[in-house]
Amino acid sequence: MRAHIEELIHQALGYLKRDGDLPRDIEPAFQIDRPRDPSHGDYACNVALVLAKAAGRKPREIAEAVAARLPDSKRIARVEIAGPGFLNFHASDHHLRCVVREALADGPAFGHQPAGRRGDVLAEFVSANPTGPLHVGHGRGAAYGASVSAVLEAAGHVVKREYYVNDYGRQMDILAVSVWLRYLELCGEKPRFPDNGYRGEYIYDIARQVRSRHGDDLRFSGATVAEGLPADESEGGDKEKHIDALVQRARDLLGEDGYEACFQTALETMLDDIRGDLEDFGVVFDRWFSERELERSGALERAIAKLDAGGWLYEEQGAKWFKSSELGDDKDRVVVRENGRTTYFASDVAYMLDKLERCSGQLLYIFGADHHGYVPRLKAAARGLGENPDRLEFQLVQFAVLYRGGEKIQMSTRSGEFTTLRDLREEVGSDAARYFYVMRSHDQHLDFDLDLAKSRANENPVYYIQYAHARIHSIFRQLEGKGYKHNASIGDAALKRLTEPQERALMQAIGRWPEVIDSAARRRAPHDLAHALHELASMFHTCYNAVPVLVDDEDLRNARLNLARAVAEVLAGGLKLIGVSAPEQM
RNA sequence: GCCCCGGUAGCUCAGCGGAUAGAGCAGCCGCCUCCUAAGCGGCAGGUCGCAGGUUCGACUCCUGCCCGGGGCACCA
Repeated sequence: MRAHIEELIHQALGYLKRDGDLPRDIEPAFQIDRPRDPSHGDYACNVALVLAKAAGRKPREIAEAVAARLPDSKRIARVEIAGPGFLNFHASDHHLRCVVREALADGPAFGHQPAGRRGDVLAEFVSANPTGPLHVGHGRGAAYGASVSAVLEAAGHVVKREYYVNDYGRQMDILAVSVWLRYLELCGEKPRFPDNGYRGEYIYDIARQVRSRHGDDLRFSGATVAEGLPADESEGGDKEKHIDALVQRARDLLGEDGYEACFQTALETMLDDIRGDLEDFGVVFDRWFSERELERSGALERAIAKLDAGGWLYEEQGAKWFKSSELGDDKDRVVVRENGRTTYFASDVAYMLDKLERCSGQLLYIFGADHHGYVPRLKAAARGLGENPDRLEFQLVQFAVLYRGGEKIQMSTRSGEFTTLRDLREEVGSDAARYFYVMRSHDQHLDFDLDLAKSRANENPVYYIQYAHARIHSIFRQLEGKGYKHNASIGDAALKRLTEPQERALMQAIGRWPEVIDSAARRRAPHDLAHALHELASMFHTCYNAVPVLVDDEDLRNARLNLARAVAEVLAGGLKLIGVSAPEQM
């Protein structure tokens, strides 16, 4: 509809230019808005206001000239000039009926664009280190990433979703050692646990697995493990030096196979846990991309070589540095450390190169807000690889803070006292969690009210929307009980009978839906969907209370059933995009 | 100090440069012999942090300041 109006205006402008009523060389960047006030029509255009200066005429005068030359359209009932010179378009009843027909015909795909109409997008999100279960912060990234991917797809993009698995770095070694030490405890040893180790209860679970597979084969005395290690932080030393030495000690004592046993068990257990957790959350990936694989496949080396070939690397103090400061970053970054190991940043560059080669369109990075410092260095890396940095897009997801009983729930990863995503899902349910995570703009801090999310009352927006959907299905169940059958063609022929203001409001809201999807995709803003769905649900509840559907008049009844069905399609389709179920009964 | 996000109703937040700034919750008043009251209707509630600037027009864009949250590493 919006495109249709745009076309009408362009035609009118063409006539005016041809007749010399407007300068020929102007191409006004006008907008077509949805006015808030219904008396301002369904669409409003500011073309006259934009044109006023260039044309040297009053806005209202131009508005009248444009209005006079607008071609007739079956979808437009009338055009008015209002305020300082807005053109207000009122959609015709014919248009409203078309909208209902389209929603019924397209079902859950109503408002979607054909796949491939817009460019490819490779979205990377969550990508949490597999060193522990996902916590509620990851949950927001997961919910946002999944929802924004779905809405991009609906808007015609071809989207690939990836999870980057950091299975190569130092943190994984620390995890492996933490598991080993807990394993030793299970064997009856009393090794000292490092300040920097992972302390969560889940480490014992993994250690038990190691023990059941390997018995006492990996057992060493606590004294042997600790012998000659540099002091830990709480002993007055450096926790980093301590843990690195401890990792080395583990490798020496266990040998490659023994160490791998701890490492692999930890990695696989954590990945299975994360994968299952996300699946239960309705978040699925096309690919789990392993950092280790970058090393094995030579991609890491190739990326470094490419930066080098571009003249962007230099050596200093035994390390290889990337001249990112010359490419927009605050400072240079190390890619190969003095000890010969590559940095995480090097892996990031290699992964980026791989993605750029696999995807012709945008690379969408969805990061936690704490990673905002990555943006300039990754853009610098893209430049260093000879790629256009505009192909990288970053969306930063701000933190979520949980509240229970009005109290903030404190979290600390180190101590292992954090709320996991799984805990959250079990407490409030996946639907509420998905909805609450995306109901606010992702670049806003989120206060997540657990009590509200759990509430099964009208104050909970999730249930409010789901209830609207369930109510519609309830009507159809009642229909049969009354001995009626829904006849969609009778309803279609009788759509003219839908004249109640609440019915018209519903039709208008359905008509807006394709624009909501389009705008939400452009703005990377799935919260727009949450708002639009809430609004549609509200309109339905209003209509439901004011206008009975199951009336004796067959034409009217079927027309109302068609409308109700159309509303249900939009609700179900929209909820699906944000990963919330649309129950038929509650 | 530098960087990121924010400051809109009592609370949590919408608001793509446009018309009289919206919603939910909380508060108050009403509505179930009627398709689910997990609902609906109504009332009340605002110096859009402050000061400049750009614009025909600023909650929206720019600058400065104030206040809150977060981030700074040869950690990940």
